[in-house]
Amino acid sequence: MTDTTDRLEDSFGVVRRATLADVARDLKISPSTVSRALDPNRSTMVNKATREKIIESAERLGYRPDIQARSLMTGRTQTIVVIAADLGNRWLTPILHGVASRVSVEGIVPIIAETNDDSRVLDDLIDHMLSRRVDAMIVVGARRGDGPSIERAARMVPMVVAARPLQDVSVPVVTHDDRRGGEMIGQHFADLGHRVVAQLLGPGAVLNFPLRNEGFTSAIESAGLRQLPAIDEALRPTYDEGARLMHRLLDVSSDVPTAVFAHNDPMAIGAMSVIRERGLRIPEDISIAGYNDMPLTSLINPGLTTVRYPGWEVGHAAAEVALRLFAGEEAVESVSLNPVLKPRGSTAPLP
Amino acid sequence: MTDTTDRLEDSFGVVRRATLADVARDLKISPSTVSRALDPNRSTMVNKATREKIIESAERLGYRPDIQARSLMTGRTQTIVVIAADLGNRWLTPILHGVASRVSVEGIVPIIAETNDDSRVLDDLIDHMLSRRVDAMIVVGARRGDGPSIERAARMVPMVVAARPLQDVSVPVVTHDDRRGGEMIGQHFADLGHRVVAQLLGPGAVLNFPLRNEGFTSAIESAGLRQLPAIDEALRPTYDEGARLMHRLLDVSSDVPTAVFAHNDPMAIGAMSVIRERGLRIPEDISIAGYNDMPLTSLINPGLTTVRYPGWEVGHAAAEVALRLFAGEEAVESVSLNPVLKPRGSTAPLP
DNA sequence: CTGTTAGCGCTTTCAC
DNA sequence: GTGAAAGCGCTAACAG
Repeated sequence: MTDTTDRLEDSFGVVRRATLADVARDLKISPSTVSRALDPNRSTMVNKATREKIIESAERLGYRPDIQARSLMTGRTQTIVVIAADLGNRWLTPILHGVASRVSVEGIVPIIAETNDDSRVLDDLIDHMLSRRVDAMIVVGARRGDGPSIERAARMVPMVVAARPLQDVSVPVVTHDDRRGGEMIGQHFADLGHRVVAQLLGPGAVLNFPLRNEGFTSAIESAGLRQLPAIDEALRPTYDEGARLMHRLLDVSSDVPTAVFAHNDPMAIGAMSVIRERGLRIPEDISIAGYNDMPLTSLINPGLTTVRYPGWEVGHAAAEVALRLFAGEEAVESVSLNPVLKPRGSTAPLP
Repeated sequence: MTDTTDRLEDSFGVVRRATLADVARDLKISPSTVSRALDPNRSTMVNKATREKIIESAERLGYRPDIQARSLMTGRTQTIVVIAADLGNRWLTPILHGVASRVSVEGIVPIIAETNDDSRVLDDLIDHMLSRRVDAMIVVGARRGDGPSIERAARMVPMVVAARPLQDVSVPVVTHDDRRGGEMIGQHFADLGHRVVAQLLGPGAVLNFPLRNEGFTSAIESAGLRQLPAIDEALRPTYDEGARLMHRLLDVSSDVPTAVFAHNDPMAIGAMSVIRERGLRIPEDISIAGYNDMPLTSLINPGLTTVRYPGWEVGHAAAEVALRLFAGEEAVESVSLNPVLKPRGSTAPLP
């Protein structure tokens, strides 16, 4: 932004934005020519000399194209919306960055909205974004039961479900394989020689968690270990809820498990603090594993065994899928990325 | 969203969105009447019976107003952009929620953009948002030197600087009093009887940190304590940098301070881990204080003494200021909110 | 209370 | 190569 512009000021010093017509008038040529000269795709259609005059004039007047007006004509708004559940969740950041890195090269801006994990808010948001004529929507905060709303919207605008999976839905889903991740933790416990294990379940309405449960349980069963029944599930996948469930687990069971799988990292960290409070040691008395591989997990002591969640890649892939749909591709396929086990100090062999 | 709509499908089953004209044609009335009936502010101007017919038809056809087209006429886009430095910073979340809670009642959607703490990115972003004709911008990620860009943009659209202060700038600034917060920590150390103190400085280009430094230093001086000179400042206000500076402090100084003020909470937590690594105890050997009162700080052991940063309130107030400017109010004033000291276990009297 | 006309700022035929 | 005219979907001003 230079400041050597002839601004179109009104009597109050407030600036009226220069339009195409202003530039055209300045040069006594037609708006169409200005439009062509300033569009990278069509600028070759106009004489080099006039094009240069136009660029000079546009700069001098501080002309900025009006994206809104353009989109009225072209039908594209250069906007993609990402609908998340909770902006405070750090899990979201890499996903957002992945989306942004893919769409920004197309001159598209991701706009971010938040549902607070409320399906009605999701409905309202979808409605609103339909009104804004966004080019596509990526739902990273879907809950069980949100399928129909999303499918309905998909008839008007490209929709992608990402990060949190949804089953039996006709729109493309970009996730990672939570089932396989759960299996990996179960297998890891078995490899370490544990015999009695337990889970701290995340909320069932967020489908990642039931899948982790399934995978874990199947690995445990096929290895012949014993799993203590889950008493309750977390209301939200947070530190506090992890602590609450861990308390209950230690209160209720007559057996104490030697290895515990918490469905995500914050829950695991909450559980760790409870384990210590109760005078037990990690990993000597209880091994514990989380899920996601958040930045924190390598810093705490001992380091938390977890599964890396490829957030950036999920975001990037979801954006790619959204762009393909917008470009009119028909059968765009779902994507499932692979989990990677990150063994650290919080899990150890049974002595 | 109901699904009992007569959709306007083309031969491929793709849905064309219904427009005002479609509804008008359906009812054989004029588009203006439809427009009026559907606008809450003007719906009283139209006959109750026709209004009801219009609403019914609009619903049946699945009509959604086109916000873009409307804004071309009204000049307002119902959009406010929040420009942040780093979406991964949890400090941001309450600020964003504060903004959203204020603007959403006006039907305005906040768009969130990220600069990665790069002033050139800020420039580009401002430029782009000017093209989108957003109603106002709130810059929460400003760095020293960003003033001129922001002031230039302020001639075209309401601009507010929030959270991170900027000095000598002609746009309203909504912050909290970092100077006073620094003073509080200094005073707290003095009250506890410490004699030799030190700081871990945050990056100087983010003006909150120099202000915290000023406040702290002035309190230390007027209480007659000795402050060890700072060797270096953090490149970014993070855990890692806090750890690095703490290492250097313990390496370089022949004196060991008995109380350390880290310029934010992540830096303080990084420093704590280093202090322990070196075999020193908190708070018996070294007291430590942070800044911001992030969710984590009450969970670690011992709890971190810190200053509460009123993020939600700052966001809310910044949005209020932005809306006032947009409404045409002239001299909207800057706002400065008060810090609150949160003493916890990480600081203690000198034995 | 309702319809007609005009136009927001841009792109897109279609002539020349 | 360039210009004139039309129109995207909506609201605003003015008649009636």
